[in-house]
Amino acid sequence: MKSQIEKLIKEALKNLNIEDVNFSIEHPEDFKNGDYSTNVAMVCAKGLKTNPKELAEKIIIELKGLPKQGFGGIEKVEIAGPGFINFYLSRDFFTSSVKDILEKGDDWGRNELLSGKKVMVEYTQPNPFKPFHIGHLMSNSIGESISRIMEFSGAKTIHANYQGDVGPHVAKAIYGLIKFGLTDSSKSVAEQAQYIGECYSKGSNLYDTDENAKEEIEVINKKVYDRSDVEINKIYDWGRKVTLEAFEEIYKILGTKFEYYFFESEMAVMGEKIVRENVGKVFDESDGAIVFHGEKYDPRLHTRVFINSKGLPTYESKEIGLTITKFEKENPDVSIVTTAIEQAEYMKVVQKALSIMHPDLESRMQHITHGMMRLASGKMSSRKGNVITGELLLRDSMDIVLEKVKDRELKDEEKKKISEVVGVAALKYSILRSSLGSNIIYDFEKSISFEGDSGPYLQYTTVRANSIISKAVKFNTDGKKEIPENVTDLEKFLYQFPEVVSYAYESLEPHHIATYLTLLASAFNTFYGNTQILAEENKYMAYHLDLVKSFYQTMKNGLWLLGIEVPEKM
RNA sequence: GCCCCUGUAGUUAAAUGGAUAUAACUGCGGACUUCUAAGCCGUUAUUGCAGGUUCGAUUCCUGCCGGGGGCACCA
Repeated sequence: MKSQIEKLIKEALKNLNIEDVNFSIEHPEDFKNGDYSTNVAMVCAKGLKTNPKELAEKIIIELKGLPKQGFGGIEKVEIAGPGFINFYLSRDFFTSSVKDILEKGDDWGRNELLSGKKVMVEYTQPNPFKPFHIGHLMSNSIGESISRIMEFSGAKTIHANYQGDVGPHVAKAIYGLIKFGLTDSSKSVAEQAQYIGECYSKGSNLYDTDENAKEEIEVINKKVYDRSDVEINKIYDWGRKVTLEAFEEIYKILGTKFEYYFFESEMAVMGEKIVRENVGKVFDESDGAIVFHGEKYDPRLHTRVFINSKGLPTYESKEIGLTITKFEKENPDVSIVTTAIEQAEYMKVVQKALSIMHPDLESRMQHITHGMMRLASGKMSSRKGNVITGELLLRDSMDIVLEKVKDRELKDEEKKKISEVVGVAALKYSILRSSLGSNIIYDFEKSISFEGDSGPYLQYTTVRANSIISKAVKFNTDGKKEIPENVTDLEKFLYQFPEVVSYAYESLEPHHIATYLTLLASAFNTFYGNTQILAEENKYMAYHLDLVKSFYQTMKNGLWLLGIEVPEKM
């Protein structure tokens, strides 16, 4: 409909001998101002030195004179405010859009913007031997949603995770494990992983405060790299396995599946090789290290070390190895990395170095950054041990849900499933409801909500709709097939879904989906509140049921884009 | 010091250069007791400050102020 209106306006402008201009067509916030609105008259009036309202009149006359294709769905056109032209859609348009939603089903809202393209999205990036904290939860929720939005836009998506299984953090954890003892292997994977995280934190503190510990940790670090010590290898292999298994349990609850797991230990070799081959061309030697002088290419960039003076590759080199590996293995059209903003400046430098070596990759690397989760008391740091782990947060969230359903007549198994699905939704929504730029000051009470503007609100509303649909089979809709004259706000939001999806893709901002679904759910609840759908006297029952079904479908598709599941009951 | 992000009701957020800045939470009040009350209805703004561009600025530009991040061998 939007493109039809656009086409009509362009034709009208042509007939009036007005040059093509950049005008917009949007949905007015208030439905009183129509379903679509354009600023074309105001934009043109400037150049023509005429009154925008008079120009709008002329455009409308021209629009009405044009061949009708497109005008089928438009009931009336009006001029309002400073010169907006507002389009009001007809009852028929909304009725047929409901039908359209039901026909498209799970494909409703899809677009072809990335048709035939392959996209790799890297996200989550927790490190073995360190806790999975809420920052990882944030990266996971955002990365998962972005990959689903791209998939819904026609792309083949590949999910990748990158995990730091070597480096000083590993040595610190192993030092802690040696000093404070290993944990009981009869405990759950999650408990063992938590213990390893605690040892990391203690080891890290000792590294900063105790010279002897520092020396020992550096020795361990070297041994981890060259695998020269049998005892350390044993602890390393066990710790790596346990922490990775614990991550896997979390991914399962979160609903994420990765096709690729990249590890720093594997990327270091190739990265180092590439860097060394390009010394003198791209990289320079400086104080015994190999560096890249970013500022030579862009004043906003800076110098970073790629191979340190001990000859070991830094994270920067590993990132080069990783990126090249991704393109060698899958050759994606776009390679996206999702991380917190603290990596933004660093990534620009690395991507610049890569672009010089591979100019063709420059436009295919994309870094999406999000704000950081912070505690009211300051920055979280797993080194300091003041982290909130992913498990803890998930468990707290699920416990709240369990408490809410405890008196329901449901099996324990069902209650557990609901608490998982709803608990995760509450968390994910709290992350995905706002734009990616700003930080989230974490406060469980304030951050995780189960009422109004929340994940559970969206789920609850969807479940309500589903409940009507399943009860409807007992009703006969013969003689109840009239179409109501009035159009509800619900219908006025429903048909907009595909536009919201493509906008979310273009801006790479999942919160547009979240905001839209909340508006939609609210419109449904209003409708639900003042309409008794399953009532013998409801002569609109058939249409109302289609409307409920199309709402359910839209919510299901939209929540999928956020990585949120819809429970059967709640 | 330089660079990047950010600043909106008491709080947490939304707003593709547009119309009366939109919600939720909290507080107070209300309806139904019939399809799930995690619901519905009602009730609060100097968009950090000062300029500029524009018919029109929360949005774009400049400067200042506050918060966060980055700036050589951590990741």
